[in-house]
Amino acid sequence: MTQETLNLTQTDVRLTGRQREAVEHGEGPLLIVAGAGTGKTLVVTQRIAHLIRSKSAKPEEILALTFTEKAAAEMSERVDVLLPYGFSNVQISTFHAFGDRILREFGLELGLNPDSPVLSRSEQVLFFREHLFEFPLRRYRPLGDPARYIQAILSLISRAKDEDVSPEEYMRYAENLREQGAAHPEDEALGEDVEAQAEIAATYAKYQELMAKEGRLDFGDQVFLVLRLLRERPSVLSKVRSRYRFLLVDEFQDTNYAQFQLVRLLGGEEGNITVVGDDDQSIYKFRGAAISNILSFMEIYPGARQVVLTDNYRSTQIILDTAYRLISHNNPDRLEVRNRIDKKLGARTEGAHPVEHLHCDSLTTESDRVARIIHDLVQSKGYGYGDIAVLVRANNDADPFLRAMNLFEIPWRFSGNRGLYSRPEIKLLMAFLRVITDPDDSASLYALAASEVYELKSVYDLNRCMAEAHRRHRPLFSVLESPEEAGGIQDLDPDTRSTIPKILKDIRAYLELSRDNITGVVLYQFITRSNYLKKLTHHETAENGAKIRNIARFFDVVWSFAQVAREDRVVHFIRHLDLLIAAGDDPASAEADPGTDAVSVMTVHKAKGLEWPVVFMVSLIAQKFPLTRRRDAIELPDGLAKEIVPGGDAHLAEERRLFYVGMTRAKERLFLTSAEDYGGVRRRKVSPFVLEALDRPHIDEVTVRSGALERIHRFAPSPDAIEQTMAPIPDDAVINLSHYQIDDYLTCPLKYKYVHILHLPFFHHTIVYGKAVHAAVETYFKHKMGGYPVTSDDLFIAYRAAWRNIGFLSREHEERRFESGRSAIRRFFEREEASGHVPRQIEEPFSFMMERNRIAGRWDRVDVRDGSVVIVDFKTSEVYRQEEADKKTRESLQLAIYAMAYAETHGELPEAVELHFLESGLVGSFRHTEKTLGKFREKMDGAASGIRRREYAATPGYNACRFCAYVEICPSAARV
DNA sequence: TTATAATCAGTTTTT
DNA sequence: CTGATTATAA
Repeated sequence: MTQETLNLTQTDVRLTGRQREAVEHGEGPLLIVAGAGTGKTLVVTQRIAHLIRSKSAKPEEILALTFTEKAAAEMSERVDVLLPYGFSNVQISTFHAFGDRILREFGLELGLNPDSPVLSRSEQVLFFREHLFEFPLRRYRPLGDPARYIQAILSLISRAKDEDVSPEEYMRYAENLREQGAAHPEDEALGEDVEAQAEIAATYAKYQELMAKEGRLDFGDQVFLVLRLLRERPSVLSKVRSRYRFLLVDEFQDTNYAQFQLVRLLGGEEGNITVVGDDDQSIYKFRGAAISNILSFMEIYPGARQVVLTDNYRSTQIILDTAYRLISHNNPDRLEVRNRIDKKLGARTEGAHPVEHLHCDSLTTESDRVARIIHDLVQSKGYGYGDIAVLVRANNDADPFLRAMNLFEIPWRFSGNRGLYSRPEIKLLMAFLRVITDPDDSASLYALAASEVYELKSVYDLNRCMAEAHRRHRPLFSVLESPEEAGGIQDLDPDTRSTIPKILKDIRAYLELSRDNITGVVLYQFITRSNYLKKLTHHETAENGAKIRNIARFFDVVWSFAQVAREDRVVHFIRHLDLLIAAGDDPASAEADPGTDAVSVMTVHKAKGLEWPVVFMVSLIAQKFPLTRRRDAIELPDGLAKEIVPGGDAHLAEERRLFYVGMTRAKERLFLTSAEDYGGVRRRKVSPFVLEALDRPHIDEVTVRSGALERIHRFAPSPDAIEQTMAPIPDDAVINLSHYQIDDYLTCPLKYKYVHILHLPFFHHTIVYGKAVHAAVETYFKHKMGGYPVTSDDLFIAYRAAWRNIGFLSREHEERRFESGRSAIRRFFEREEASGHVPRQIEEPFSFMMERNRIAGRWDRVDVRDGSVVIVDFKTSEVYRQEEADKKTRESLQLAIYAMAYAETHGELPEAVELHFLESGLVGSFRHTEKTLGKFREKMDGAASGIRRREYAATPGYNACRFCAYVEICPSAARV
């Protein structure tokens, strides 16, 4: 190296020997193992600057790849500071942005449209849903819920692309499997798998075909298709390769298999590839991160130089030692063991606060104590709120801590990952767009008129108009047009009298505008002409800042619709938005201004790369951290995954790394907290990671208890639970109950109210289908019982007559469902004809008393077989396994009631109860005894007394809400 | 010691 | 509803 270049490499920061070695490394592959807090970003940016200053490379010959936009922007900024003006054309981008650029430049070589929009996950779901019946699907498209596996299939396709598995490769795998299956016909599980994999493989191929045909890309394509392009077009490869002399990859432990393949392809055999990472911080397995990339880098590039950074500039030695003790439990699948290096971090900062563990009696105590400590740290230890973070494992765990901080008036900032659509400013924009779509949508018009845009001084008159509209069954719009004459509303407030015409005038103007303007334009005109945007920008509060950023995010949604829409008009957008929301779309809402002094609350994943003087890791109990593993609904077969997963419990090891990431965020003080009681019946155990970190064999003594008063307050009833609108039904009054009522009440009392008290109409395709098939079955038995001849055509006629075109996903869905019903009926007919059984009773009504409850219903069919009574009910739900059929029969409240009714009216229990599943022909059977019925009686008693007390408090739950027809209107619906 | 019932929680995130 | 874990009855 000449004197001149040496001068050029001088930097204004002091680098350690190892850091300098990494920065000044010349040509050839380089692995920088950079532990937490060792100045990883510093080294990467200095290295880029060095390469340019030493004239090893021109700026445009350097390509630096990161995983996130945020990381790319940060790196870019820091490089800019190091280099003089005019040197900032270093390419620093995310893998996806880089891939996107290559595809737009050379995509035509693969027949890709360079303008292809990239679909978000929810847009993918919509795309798939639109083409649902074009895919060669069977088991993964059950007609009772055809959209059920869409998410799972898309996840699988995304995983396949991460692993660089093409549709062709998947097809070959499925064919091989089929041959194996043919060789072992006795292996039933294999046989199942053969069918499933063939279906998936063909669907993957079809998906790629349809996406290409319609000119759509997904995120996986931005790497996967680039790989294909570079492999199939050597001319493109050499062109792209010659552009970049030096490649740098940040957070290398989080790259997936395909991304590493891309880097290898670009870098060539002994390329100038610098990768920076820390195997102990690999926490993104679920999105394809292949820890084997970093673990085997030295094997792939045997000549590579390895630099290990262990000087830690962040944390105290106590914190580092505690974290090291934890992560050592991941041996031997760590670089430290594999590459025989020393990764033990050494602190460069002073400090002696021990790592504290607080084990509380309950979650309330835990969150309360955390808030109390934060309060003290700020009041008397000189910390600011912004110096403190509370880290959780899952977003849901944050809630109690936010509440506790509210009680102590501690400002906080929660970085969740959803919630945009429930923000008031976004609801307002949606209400506006809905009014444009349908001016008679009174609820939306009300929301718009009452919103902060129109600044109505009082909603008194507006509410009167709304009530009037309700009374007369007229839309609010028409009442507002002439409230005094037609509406009969007197004494309007002058303010209202002048504002309402303005609102209506605006709506008419925007309606006109929406005729030939795209959604974005209409929406933009609304927020500017109404001065809403100006109002938000003029009062510079943190809240208004967040609102503006949220509105900007909503415009992103509008914009991506413009990309994919055949015609972008407000009416179409609203429909699209509704479908997106139904597909689970809900982008993150903007965080409060990062500059404000507030405690940061976020998941450990989000905290990666950040640091605070004080860190709390909370709710550290077994089953929460480590979280129990949940498998993908459809997994990529091991035979196709290319990542070599290290032995041992890979899931546990990843959770341990996550815990390690959390601990190493702390600079001065680290608190680990847990509790025994999280609301369930069981006592919870302290997370094994806490024991590993603190090197304790067990922790069972609770160190923090709450005061008596707090414990009492915990049992205060929630305001919802005690709200009652009507007097309870007296105990001695008789009420009628059907099994539907009891079932619905047990599912959710509010659902019961909607169905049986308010009689809200409800349509679902499974109901249509069930009723139509039942009609056919009934026709058959009526004929048989009456001794009349009956043909399958008679059944079809009854079936068709009972069919309604309601609630199907598409015309195709309806047609297929109709056909599947016909064949189920045909099979039913053949089975029954062959059996020769004639039932003793059909549709026989019954009733009996349980206390003062009259339970009534009718038996579908009662058989007498060899002198024994069997009660039968027919089901159209899709059940294909005998054990499942038996389980459903055993657990059916309906059949339990039938058995009780039989015992009450005939003095003895039936020999058996049966469920006949018409789709598969399976029959589930169960014999009830007094004991088995006892449990059902308890449940029925509970439901009956709730119904008597008129308690309709909702019991939202994962499944109760998922299959409830009223989720849209239900105020208590759980997020699904 | 092993089968069955009861209980609980339903991710994590980016492109 | 489902899968996993833990408590219990046999």
